Formats: sequence, structure tokens, C-alpha cells
Amino acid sequence: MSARTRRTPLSRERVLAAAVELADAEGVAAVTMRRLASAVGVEAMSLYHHVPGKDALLDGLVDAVVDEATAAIRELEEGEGPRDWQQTVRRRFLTARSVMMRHPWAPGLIGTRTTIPPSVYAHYENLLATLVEAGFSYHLAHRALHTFGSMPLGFVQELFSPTATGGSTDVELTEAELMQMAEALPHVTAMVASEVHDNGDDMLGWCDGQAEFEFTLDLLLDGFARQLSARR
Amino acid sequence: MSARTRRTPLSRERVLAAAVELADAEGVAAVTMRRLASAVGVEAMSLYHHVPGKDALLDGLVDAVVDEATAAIRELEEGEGPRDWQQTVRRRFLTARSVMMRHPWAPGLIGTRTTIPPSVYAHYENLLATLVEAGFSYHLAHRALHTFGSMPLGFVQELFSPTATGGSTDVELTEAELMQMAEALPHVTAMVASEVHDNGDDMLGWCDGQAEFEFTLDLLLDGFARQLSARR
DNA sequence: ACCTGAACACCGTTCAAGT
DNA sequence: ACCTGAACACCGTTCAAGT
Repeated sequence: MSARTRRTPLSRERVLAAAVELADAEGVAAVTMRRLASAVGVEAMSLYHHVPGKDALLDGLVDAVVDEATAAIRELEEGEGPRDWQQTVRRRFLTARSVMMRHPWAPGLIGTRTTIPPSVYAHYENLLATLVEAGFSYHLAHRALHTFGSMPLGFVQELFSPTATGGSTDVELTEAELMQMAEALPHVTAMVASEVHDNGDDMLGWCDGQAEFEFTLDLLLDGFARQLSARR
Repeated sequence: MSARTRRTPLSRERVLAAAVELADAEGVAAVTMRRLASAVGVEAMSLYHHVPGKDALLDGLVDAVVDEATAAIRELEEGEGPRDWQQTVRRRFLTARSVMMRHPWAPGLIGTRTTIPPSVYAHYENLLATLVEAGFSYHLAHRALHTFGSMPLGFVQELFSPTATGGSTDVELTEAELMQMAEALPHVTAMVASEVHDNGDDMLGWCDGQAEFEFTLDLLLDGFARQLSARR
């Protein structure tokens, strides 16, 4: 009767795919049972036939992006020669990060979930496998799991993004406010001035999230490499 | 008229304090305008006289715990002799973590806030001051800010807490399920077995969040110490 | 100035009813 | 088996009204 073409009878996969699409477009807050239902051309209560409830839907949502990362990593590594463990780990986390950047709502959602999604166990297993094969003890590998644990999740929030300062129009500060801030936070002010100068006055791009991420990742990788050789 | 003693006419501070108390007791989800109002002995709409709205209330909630951390650090450091930058930074983050542990809902809430709370600028300023005085360039100090940025936030979620496995009663896995898991995740299984053995069969406490946190913190501190001496 | 009641537009979820 | 309508118990927020 309706103009909406829909002959496939709906399924858990279609519901989750629509939920990801909705979250990408309007954020997680927008994915309510009612709105998701109407997006998929159905009444809210019909969703309960494919998903036990809102909470399970959110769990499914994080599983969906973790699976996307899993697939991206598999594609990256297939038919590839052997690499050392640092390169392997490095590229995996960079790939995971790129997937998270496609779904900026995901890290926040993962952080609020109380149970650890089953889909990440596969990542633990893979990471453990490469570390142990590289000579890590299970104890050191366990520490690495904790240390790297929040790597793909963090770093989505920029430190000083222009939009983070406040509302829509009040980004511009008065000279008096700037003076006041410079007085209260002299080192912060000096740092911003120094970095902006080096970057050629490009105020918007002075925090390069990708570069910062790689720096931290390499710092950790170097640290574990040192631990490894010290214990050998 | 009511038995609830309440002659002080309510204030932003009292509202926020009650909100923190409510979040500690029942989680952030429980702090709704209506429930918070009744907890403070008032009707929901009265709250709008002291707080602009729900969003501002949540912002106030994170400011409250950040301020608590600020106070704890100030108390820690006052009347204390000079220390090297690594000890100073280390103790600050450990203190911040101990505050976060008192309010387990806080890191998750901070993660979802879109704007960076003004109260953390003071922490940036303090951290920058000690790093720059220790010889960090503003560029390296900037990287440190990003690297350490998520330290006090992360690590609240335990990797394999008993409650994280599922509901209330289904923590126990059947032998068949364990066998299946051991087959699918051999390294994870071996790691757990190895660590549990070392810890004397204490399954519950085999992930020591505090120890893992300190390990990562020291790894990062060592990394920056090396960066610092290499560039000198 | 501070608090309130009623109302509005939304939630997640249950339940009996349709096909 | 799958979808629906009405209903319930909750949300945040506005607005006119009380003191």
C-alpha cells in the first residue's frame, strides 16, 4: 500500500544496518525504537521480533562496528608476507582507528556498555597470538592487552576543536577574555601560540589527531620492545 | 508541611551535590530531572531555577568530579618539597584515578560530553607547567597532553570482570562451552590459565586494575624521559 | 524570586488483537 | 510467524499560575 518498497520481511541484520546508518547520520541519541522503526518502514513494536530490546540493539550496534574493524583488518593482512610484531600491531590499531572515525559515536557507546562485546575476543586472540609468537610472556602480553585496550577508543575527542569551545557563534572571544585566559593559563596560551606559529597560522588544524595517535602508539610499541629485550 | 526538613532554599551547589550522590548510588541513568527533584524534596520544574536544563546539569556533574580531583591533587602537593617531573606527574594521575574510582560513572559521562569541561583547563595548565619547567618543548608537552589525555578516564572497565561475562547467574559456563572457547581462543585461554596459576587460583582478582594502570603510566613516563634526553 | 500544576511531545515496553 | 493499535509508566521542557 505504501510507496516504501519492502518485500524482504525484515531481519536482525537489516535492523542493525539501519541502526548504524541512523547513528552515523544523526548520532546514537537519534536511534530510538520508534525512529528506527519508521526508518525501516515498520511500527516500533515490530522491532521486538528481531531484537530483544533497546539494550540488545545497542549491543548489536557495537558488535556491528567491531565486526567492521575485524573485516578491515582481515582484508589488510590477507596475502601478505611476514612482518615484525610492531608493524603488525601498529597497522591493526591504525585500521581499527580508521573504522572508528567512520562511526564517531562508537567509542562513546562502547564505553558505556557494561558487558564486553563478544566480538572483541577475536581481537584479543589475534593480538595475543602475534605477541606470544614474538616472544612475549603471557604476563607481558596481558599487560599489553590492558595498555592498548583503550587505544582505538580514545582520541576521537579533539583537545581544542573550534566547536568544543562553546555554542555556535560565541567561538570568538573578546580581547578582554583572551587576556584573562592568558593570565589564568599562561602555559596553555604559550603552547597554543607556539604550535600555531609552527603550523602557519592554521588555527583549525593545529591538533592533528592522526599524528598524535601514531606518536602515542609508537611510544607504547617502543616501550614494549624494550621490555621484551630486557627480559630476554 | 512535609517531614523533609528543608529550610535552605536550594541552590545550584545543593542540586549538583544531590546529583552526584544519586549517580554514585544508582548510576547516571538514574539522575533524571524528576528523580533528582524528588531526592531534593522539590518538584521537577523547580530545578530549572538553579540549572538551565538536563544538559547543563550533566556538565555540572563532570565539573564536580573534576573539581574533586583538583582538590585532591592540591591537598597532595601542598607543603611538599620539590620532586622530579616524573614523580609529580605520576602522583597526579594516580590521585585523579582514585577520584574516578569513587565515581565510576564519571569517565563514561565525560566521554559522551561534546564540549571539554572548563575545569580541566586548570589540569592542562598544571601539567604543562611541570613539563615545561622540566625542559619539555611546547611541542613535546603538547604531545604529552594528548598521550596522557585519556589516562585518568580509561581503565575503569575491567577486562574480564566476573560481572562482565553476562547476567547475574549465568556466570558459570558449562564444560562444553569452555572447551569450545578454548578451541576458538587458544591464546586467551592459555593466558588466563597462566595468570590464574600465578595468582593462586584467585579467579576474581587476577586483573589488578591498579597495577595495570601504573604499568602503562610508567611505560609512558619512561618514553617521554627518553624523548627528552634524546633531544637535549 | 522561587516554587508549582497541568500540559506537550517524546521515550521503552507490554499485551491483546489482527493476518 | 510477523506486524499492529492502544495503553502504561516514564522522560525533558514550556507556560501560566500561584506565593
